[in-house]
Amino acid sequence: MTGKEPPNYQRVVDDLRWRILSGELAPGDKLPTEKELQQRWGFSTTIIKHALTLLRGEGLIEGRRGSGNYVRDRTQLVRRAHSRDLRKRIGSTSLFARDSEAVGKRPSWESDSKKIPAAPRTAERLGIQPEDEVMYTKYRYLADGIPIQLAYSYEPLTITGGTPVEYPEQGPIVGVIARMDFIGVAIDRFVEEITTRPAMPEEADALELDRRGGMWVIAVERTYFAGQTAVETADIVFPGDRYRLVYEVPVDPWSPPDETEVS
Amino acid sequence: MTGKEPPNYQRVVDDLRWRILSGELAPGDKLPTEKELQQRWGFSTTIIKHALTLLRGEGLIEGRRGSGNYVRDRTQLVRRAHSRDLRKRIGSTSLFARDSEAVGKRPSWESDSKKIPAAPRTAERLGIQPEDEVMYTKYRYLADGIPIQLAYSYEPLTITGGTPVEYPEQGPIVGVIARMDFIGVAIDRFVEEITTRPAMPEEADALELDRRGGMWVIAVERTYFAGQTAVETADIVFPGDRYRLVYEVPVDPWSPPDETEVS
DNA sequence: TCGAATTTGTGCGTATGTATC
DNA sequence: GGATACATACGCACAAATTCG
Repeated sequence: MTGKEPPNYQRVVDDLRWRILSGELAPGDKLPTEKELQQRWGFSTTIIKHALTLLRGEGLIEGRRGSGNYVRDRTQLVRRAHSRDLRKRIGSTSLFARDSEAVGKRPSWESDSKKIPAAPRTAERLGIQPEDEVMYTKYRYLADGIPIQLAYSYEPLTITGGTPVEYPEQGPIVGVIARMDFIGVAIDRFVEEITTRPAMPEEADALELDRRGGMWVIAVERTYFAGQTAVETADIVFPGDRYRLVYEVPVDPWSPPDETEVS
Repeated sequence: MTGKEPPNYQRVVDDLRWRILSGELAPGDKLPTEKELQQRWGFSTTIIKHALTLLRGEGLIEGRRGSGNYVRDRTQLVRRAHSRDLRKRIGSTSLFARDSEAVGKRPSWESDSKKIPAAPRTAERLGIQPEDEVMYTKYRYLADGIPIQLAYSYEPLTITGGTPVEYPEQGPIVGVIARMDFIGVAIDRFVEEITTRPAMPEEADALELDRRGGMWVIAVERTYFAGQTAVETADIVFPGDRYRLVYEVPVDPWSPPDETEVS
């Protein structure tokens, strides 16, 4: 007894997926038209359309009405979050810019700052009281003009308020670490919390993702600390399959036995 | 001029998504039947079924044939990758076990080791020659009996071959760092490279995910280093929306200006 | 235990809208 | 403008699993 055979639409999905992943169908290539697929497999429009819907959901193809279905470009940007050299960039380019250029993309970004009262969840992350004022900055990053990253940053005004670096994008210095250094706040670590989920409608719009397929994003919650004090927290959103996040973490030389392990 | 209004199936998706995320429909709750949704909205079976397919793809609901559609449990496990105290757990529990217990889940796992020649990509990650022998270990982790993590580990036999820790799961010591310590190899850092993608069919089976919805996974490539030498590399796969990965990275005190920043 | 009703899963055919070529 | 191709939408039929009397 072999297991039950898969439904027909699944067979179409598996066949096309394999042809795409194997490279037989390269990014930019046009798939056979729906009519051709119907004839080749002998299935109804329903089956073929359903299969193509699923492939869109997997991010492997995109449909262009009036034209055809095409294999999507799945080139990935790499984002590196190291401890090494993290402070070396005062007055220099951002990580986003460097990583974009590393893959031959032209980086650019938009930003907008304003003062708002902290939402409960934000206050919790920053260790402040709800309604305490924070500097809220909204970023959208683009590579070759294509939106590729969103970020929403929150900084307690108890730290930066009234200083030259109060507005992240208006002062003489770029980057959280450098700006905090400038006002005598020494950042010594950051924590990033990562998960993946379907894009919310607004995110799909901002990242110009296909709203139909339910594309997934990587969501990062980052918090910078100076000692026990949180000095900035941000929500960062990436198109899931267009990014690789790299972390390099040192392992301490030795200390008395207890418990912990990366499994 | 307001923008064009969304298609009908999208309106159904947006409505149900909102009701689920707001908590009006809680995990385990049964959605209205397809027939009820048809009558409530006045749409055809096609629209309602398509909308429910998309919600399945977003991981928000699961369909049970003969029964109904139900709101999925989206409780997340948290996996912490610190530098601090990483070596303190000699002879103790794994991170997976600790994190499982932290959310009240009973941890267990299966593993299987054998010696194989390194594939080109594996060899590259380990800095060895293709076809050099490596110890290959396949893990499946479960929380309360539910598969929740897969891992495929590779260790060069030039390092562990012939030692008491050659077979990861048979020696007296558990955990890569402790085992390497035991044979005098001092791990001083690890690198993790993260991305997200649809589950491959085999992964969906091993993790018991719904094959129909195209569920997404988080894929991590981890490599442990002792100095410049890679001593282990592993591919780790998590059900995407069931996990949060946490990284704490120290920031060096100071060094001469150059370039780098976490954007 | 059995059968009938219910509910989702798979599948067929068709029609119309809209963008592209 | 006409032909082509995908997007949205309607209605129907049957299979398969569950539920319940």
